[in-house]
Amino acid sequence: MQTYNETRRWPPGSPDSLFAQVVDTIAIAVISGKVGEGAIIPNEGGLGISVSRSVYREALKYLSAKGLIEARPRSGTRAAAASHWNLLDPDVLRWSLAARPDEKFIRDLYELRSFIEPNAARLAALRRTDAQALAIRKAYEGMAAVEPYSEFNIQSDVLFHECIIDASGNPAMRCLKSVVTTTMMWSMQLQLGRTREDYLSALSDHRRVAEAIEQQEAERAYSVMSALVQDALADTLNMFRRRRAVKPFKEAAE
Amino acid sequence: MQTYNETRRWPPGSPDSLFAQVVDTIAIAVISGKVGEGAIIPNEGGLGISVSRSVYREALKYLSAKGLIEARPRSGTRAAAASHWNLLDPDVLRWSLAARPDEKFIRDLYELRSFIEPNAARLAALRRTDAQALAIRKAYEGMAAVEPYSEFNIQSDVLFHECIIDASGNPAMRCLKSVVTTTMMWSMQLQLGRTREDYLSALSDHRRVAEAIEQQEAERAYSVMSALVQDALADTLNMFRRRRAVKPFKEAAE
DNA sequence: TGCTCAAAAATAATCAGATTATATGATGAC
DNA sequence: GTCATCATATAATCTGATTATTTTTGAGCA
Repeated sequence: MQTYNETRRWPPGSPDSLFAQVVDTIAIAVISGKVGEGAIIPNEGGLGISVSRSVYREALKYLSAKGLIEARPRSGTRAAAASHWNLLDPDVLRWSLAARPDEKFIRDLYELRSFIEPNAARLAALRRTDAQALAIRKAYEGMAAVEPYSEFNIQSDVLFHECIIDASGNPAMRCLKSVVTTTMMWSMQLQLGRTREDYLSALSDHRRVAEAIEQQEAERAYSVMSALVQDALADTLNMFRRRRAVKPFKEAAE
Repeated sequence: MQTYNETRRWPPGSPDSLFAQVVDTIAIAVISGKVGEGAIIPNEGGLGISVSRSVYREALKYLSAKGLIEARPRSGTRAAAASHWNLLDPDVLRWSLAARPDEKFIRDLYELRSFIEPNAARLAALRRTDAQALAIRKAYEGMAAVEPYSEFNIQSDVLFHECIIDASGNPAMRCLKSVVTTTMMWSMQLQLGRTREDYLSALSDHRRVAEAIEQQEAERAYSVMSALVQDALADTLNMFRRRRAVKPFKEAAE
């Protein structure tokens, strides 16, 4: 299963508790559209797993906290409208990409990143501490030192972007790290076939962003990061289309 | 109590169910810092209200979904680090402003708005439907037609900003509406003393944004909205400082 | 015929008492 | 001193019941 470093943080250590299973099952059912807006969530036992009411109710509360469902007496617990979903929540993001990884959604997330990350880079250049600049440089060097798309390379890439957002000094912005992380993880699954030239170009962009932040050149950090995100989107869409062309049965399996 | 139009959407209609009380109590305790990071959430009955374990556990699950707490066997359920809080969640936003409305946080939220809303306005100008343009215009006319800072005026103002984000055509961005709405509601509580000139200037900005979107002038929509958010922040910070100067006992009460 | 109000029913909310699973800290062996 | 084993505290899970709320339904009245 996808090795999300931090994302999957279920109540106890057990990543597959009954609670987690119920939450995942209902969440996917709602987000995939199998349980349409306003449709009643089947009562206990309605879905495959049979669990106690406690677990089931706690799962529903967990999901209502993320805006996926709404409970009303006499009427039942129903799937909420998509506009109520908290798409920026790490869990919802994960479920969304698992349930329906359509191109429009990927594009929307990258669009959001293109508004956030360049600004984060600019603020990081203005406000960074020396320790934060060092962390960004270390992350860059980490991804440059190893084979492209190796596990450590990807981890370092994600860390690079996270460090920049942290260095922006805006805690509210940190909550958008999940958007960056999730889209990156998802893109990485596709970009394994990217040309070496594209990779080296992207790597160079990373270096230039790190340098701009180090030297506190705010506008350069902004523009290079802007280009970096744009390129990442373009690459991902290319890979998305190529994959669709190569594996059309992926849709047919649905 | 604050009349959040949509925000407070507790499970059933009852806005003060036992569940809601427990959730609010613990959330405020965690966010205000009364229960510091890593501190154990008092077991059932530990806090004022005494409820059944079911309600208590469901409340904990609800809070864990928003990143405020983390449960670990043998160790207990503890308050999570602030970096884990999902600050963009409407509930967390509400609790944050209720627990510690410090200037830095307000500034951070406005900073985020300054990255989002101008871009949303630009996209709205590019992608809007006629119906969406009309909705934006109607919202503007609504706020222009009535007394400044009357209830309908404020509602229309909020609606204006929400419509623009909707018209951006990016569902992921819609989740940031809560940031806009919450900061606006909070600012409104302070800006009742703003000068008429400032208000008319802001109103004029709203009109220009609406016109730019109507006429599909993307860059003008961007720049005017940018100025609008900047002015709103400046006004809010002014009022914030003035209020602190006038009512220093507000801090002393803490 | 149309409206108002009250009773009923369905469902969520709440309660109380258990057992099981898990991770942590202590104990002991090597 | 390091490792494995066990005890224990706590969360996770289960069960069966009562209470509260809201929608529906229908009865009564104009």
